[in-house]
Amino acid sequence: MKKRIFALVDCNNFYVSCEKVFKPSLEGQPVIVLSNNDGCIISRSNEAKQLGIKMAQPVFQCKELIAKHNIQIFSANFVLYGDMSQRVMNTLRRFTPELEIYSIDEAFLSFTNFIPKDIIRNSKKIRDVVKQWTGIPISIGIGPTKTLAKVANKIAKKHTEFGGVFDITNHPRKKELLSNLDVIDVWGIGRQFARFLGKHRIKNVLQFINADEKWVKENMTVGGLRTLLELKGVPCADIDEVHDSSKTILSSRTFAQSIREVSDLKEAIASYVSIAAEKLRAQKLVASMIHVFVTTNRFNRKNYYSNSYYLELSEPTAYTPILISYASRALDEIFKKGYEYKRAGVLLTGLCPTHSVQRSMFPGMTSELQEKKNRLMSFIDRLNFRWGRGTVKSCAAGINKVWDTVQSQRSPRYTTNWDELLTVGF
DNA sequence: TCTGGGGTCCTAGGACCC
DNA sequence: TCTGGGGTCCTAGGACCC
Repeated sequence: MKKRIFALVDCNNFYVSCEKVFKPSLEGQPVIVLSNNDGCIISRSNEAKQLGIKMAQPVFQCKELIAKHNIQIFSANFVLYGDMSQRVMNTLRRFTPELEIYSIDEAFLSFTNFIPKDIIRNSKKIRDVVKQWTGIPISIGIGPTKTLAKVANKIAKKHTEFGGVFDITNHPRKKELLSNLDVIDVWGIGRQFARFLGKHRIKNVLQFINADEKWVKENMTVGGLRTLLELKGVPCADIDEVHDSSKTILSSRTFAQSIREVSDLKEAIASYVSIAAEKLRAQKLVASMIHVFVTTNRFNRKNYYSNSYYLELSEPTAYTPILISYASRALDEIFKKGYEYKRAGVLLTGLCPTHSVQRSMFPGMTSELQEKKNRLMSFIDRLNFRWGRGTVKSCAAGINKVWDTVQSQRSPRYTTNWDELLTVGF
């Protein structure tokens, strides 16, 4: 692998920042964004963080704090965030073609063509342009490996004196900064490993870097070793420009209210199948297996039930009605009466490109009929894209939807829905 | 009362085969 | 009654990520 300089661009408090773009009066205020069903806090403004609100914390646990400090609340608006994300990524792409979109709010960039001393200057330029064009503030961490770029990004966020851009390569304060960073802040070290390391008196990143490689591999497998090597400056991963197509597609929800009836569960499952199948077709894939799972409230171990079942399709497909019928059969296998179901989902696996599908020995339909079904699906997908998900849907997905999620505080879809454009008064 | 959703990778262990 | 060993494939589950 040729020597590279990696940069990790991360949008600050991304979902909250998206809301702020369209409501500048939120600046300086504590703001939070909630997950589906307004259950957990999934994004916080700096002001909200300072009040002690934790990531993924259930909202009901901070009701008092919210009231006391008049914290502004938004239900998640993923259509808006997805669109804003694309704008940020498109802006970044203007600076380098070597870009890996890592998540909705993060991207790795490679700076092979930059002169080292210009890197900080150029990074600050990127930061300014993204802010100016999209309204989203970002931080940039730079290092000789992806893991170190991630670490540098943490430091850029933590130490405001660096102005949102930090290059850890040969930095005079490197050791000091690493010894002040907890191992849990390293990409690849989660709660379990951090606890394990803590038991062995390894608490900060510098201590981990000095750990024995063999011991790390034995106890944290190859992933842990890779993390260690990357922290030492040995690149183990390169920029992944072409995103592989999905290996699995999941659609699942927690219900606003628990449900008892198999008919309601079937509606919910049919609706999740529709969502998953749409994603499948968008990637020009077909699925060969469908998994269905149901569970009661996971926080209530009394009368708890959780189960899953999967079926192999007679022929890989992305055709919603067929997938719904399989899912319905799978549900029949695991549904038990007398439980309060709180969550269900559908997982599509064995994915392969549509064009590579081998026809089964006894094809259930002629290719002409197949073509008709394909056209129907792509027509429905276009309608739903244009007018919003659920405009056209299978009857099986239900009308009443007692199981539907709740989003009481969603902001308008400013950028993707004509009826919800931002209006400006003069 | 109230606790998200969508992914990937790795490993252990069972099934199966020769 | 005795009852191998090695390879591969698959799945479930646990770790991680955002």
